[in-house]
Order: sequence, then structure tokens, then C-alpha cells
Amino acid sequence: MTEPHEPALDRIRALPSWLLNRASARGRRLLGEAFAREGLRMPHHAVLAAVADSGPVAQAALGRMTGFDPKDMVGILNDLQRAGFVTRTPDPGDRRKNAIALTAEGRSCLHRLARLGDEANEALLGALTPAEREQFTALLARVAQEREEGPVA
Amino acid sequence: MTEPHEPALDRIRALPSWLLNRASARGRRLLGEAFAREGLRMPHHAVLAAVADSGPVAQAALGRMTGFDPKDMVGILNDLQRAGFVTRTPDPGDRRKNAIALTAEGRSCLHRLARLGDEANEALLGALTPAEREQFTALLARVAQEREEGPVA
DNA sequence: GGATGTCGTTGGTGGTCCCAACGGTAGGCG
DNA sequence: CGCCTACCGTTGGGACCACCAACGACATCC
Repeated sequence: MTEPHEPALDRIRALPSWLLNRASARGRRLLGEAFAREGLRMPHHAVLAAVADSGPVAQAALGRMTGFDPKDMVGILNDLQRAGFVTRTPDPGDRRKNAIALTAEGRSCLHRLARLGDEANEALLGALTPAEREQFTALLARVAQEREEGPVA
Repeated sequence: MTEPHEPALDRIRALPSWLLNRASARGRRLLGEAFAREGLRMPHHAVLAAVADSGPVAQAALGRMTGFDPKDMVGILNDLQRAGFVTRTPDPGDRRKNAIALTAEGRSCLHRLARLGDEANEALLGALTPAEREQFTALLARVAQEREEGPVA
């Protein structure tokens, strides 16, 4: 048998997939707690930002930008609209579309959310030095990348 | 206005919390596809490994080792027991406890799962060089760490 | 003007993580 | 011995994120 029997669970807990799940859960918890003070959650922040970037914009376009499912987008926008942060008006040029636009309150809330999000992310990377944070984020971005870079040569 | 208006969504998508969610989702998808060939999922792998490490062991102890909720542990063990990978017998010494033990099939399956898990993790970190993978995993482990190291001194 | 496809919406699934409560049992202590 | 406290496994929720299928309404391309 040689000795294939180093503790199996410890090996699993050292796997990137396991650590990624743990770190992601921690991040979601931190972000969730932060955004809860505004009564919102992470997707609201992203959608609000996308609307701020792209002026009046259709829901499907928002979905493509943020990567959220159209189904979820409906609920997110319902929340934001009910809170008065976005307006949802029929697009006169294309009656299939809703034109989503940011309100003044929405812009103000977005700034608060951005601040809360930044603070939570600082707490998330609290154990790392600034240089390590930059390095970590750069590597993480490449791991998160869905697309393969194709044949290397 | 000065110009506080760099694209807000791009900033969010560069945040560690966002990247962590994406990378974690990718990892779960890769692991899920790999383990699906055995009809199991990630938690089954971890629990199977914990049982292999700790011989006959109570469910609550498994929960503490793996971090899974007792509620979820019931379902995981039901699956593993139904598949014949573990046995669940009443502990004669403490009638509250179930003694969970690994079967020969369970050990064999654990080896297959370990292999599948390793392959999926290699695919997950496919964009990184070996040195980068080591660096990334080390940093990630510190980010995943729940505990603060207290006052630095 | 008919095929094709997009838009917003509804409905549903699955996985991870977390909490509350319950009957049953063990152990400590008087 | 009897009581209280704590733990065991189990059941029943819930929240959140990710994902898919289908539908009526509408626009567009040929």
C-alpha cells in the first residue's frame, strides 16, 4: 500500500475548490451584513451600478452585463423600483423593452453601497498585506475567468 | 462633478467578493460535473474522507470535522448508506450515537472521488502556472480563514 | 407577411449554508 | 435514587445564489 493515507479530509480542506467555497461564503456573509443596512443585497448593488453606467437601459441588457438570470433580474428590479431607486418605463421605441433609469435616490444609494462594499472587501482581505491583496486579486481574476485562452500556440 | 464616474459595474466586477463568487461557482460546477459520474456531490466526498480518517465515528463528530450542518449530514449519510459506502449502526456504548464506518466499496469510491476532485481542481487552476497555483492557494487559505489573528501586537 | 428571434415574465430545480425545535439518551450532582 | 443539564440524531424551516424551460408580446429580416 505504500502509504496513501495522509489524512484525507485535510487534503480536501486544502483544495482550491474547498477554500474557494469557504472564502466565497465568508465574502457573501460580510457583503450581506454590510448591504443589509440599506435593506439590499449584492445583486442590487451590481444592477444599480449597471444602470448608473448605461443610462436608461433594457432589462435584458442589464442581465448580459451583470450575468444575472433574467428571472432573477425581475425580482431585483422590483425591489429597486419599490424602493424608488430606479424607474421602469415602457420604451416607446421598442414596446418589448423596459427602460430602466436611475433616480437621484438611486444614485445616492449606489454611492453608499459602493462604500459599504469596499469596506466589506477590506475586511475580507484583512489578513493580507496591500501587496498580497493586489497579487491575490490578480490571480483570482484569472481563476474566475470562464473562458479558456484557447490553444496556447 | 469632478469625475467620480469610472464605470461602476467594472469596479464591482473587479472586487474580490465578486471574483470569489465567480471562481467559487466555477469550482462548484467543475467539481459537480466530475462527481456526478459517481452519482455524488462535494459534501459526500468530504464526509467519506472524514469517515476514512476517523474510523467508526458519530455523526455529530463528522459535522464538527467537516463544518456541515447536522441537518445536512443526515441527508449526506443517507445517500452514502444507500449507496453502500458507509454503515450506520447504533453505538452500543452510547445509544444516542450512530457509529458511521467505511465499507470496502466506500474506500474504493473515496479513491475515485479524490482523483476526480484533483483533476477538477487542476482544471480550475488551469490558467495558472504551478508556482502561481501554490501562491494563490496559500493566499486563498488565509482569506478563507474565519478567525482573526487578534491584535497584531 | 411569415419566419425568426428577442424581451419581460412566470414557474420550477438544485446546491450551499444556517437556525430552531423535538424526543431520546448520558452524565453530573445532590 | 431522581433531577437537571447537555448532547445525539432527526425533522422542518429559510435565505441566497445559480440555472433552465416556457410563454405571450413584440420587432426585424427577408
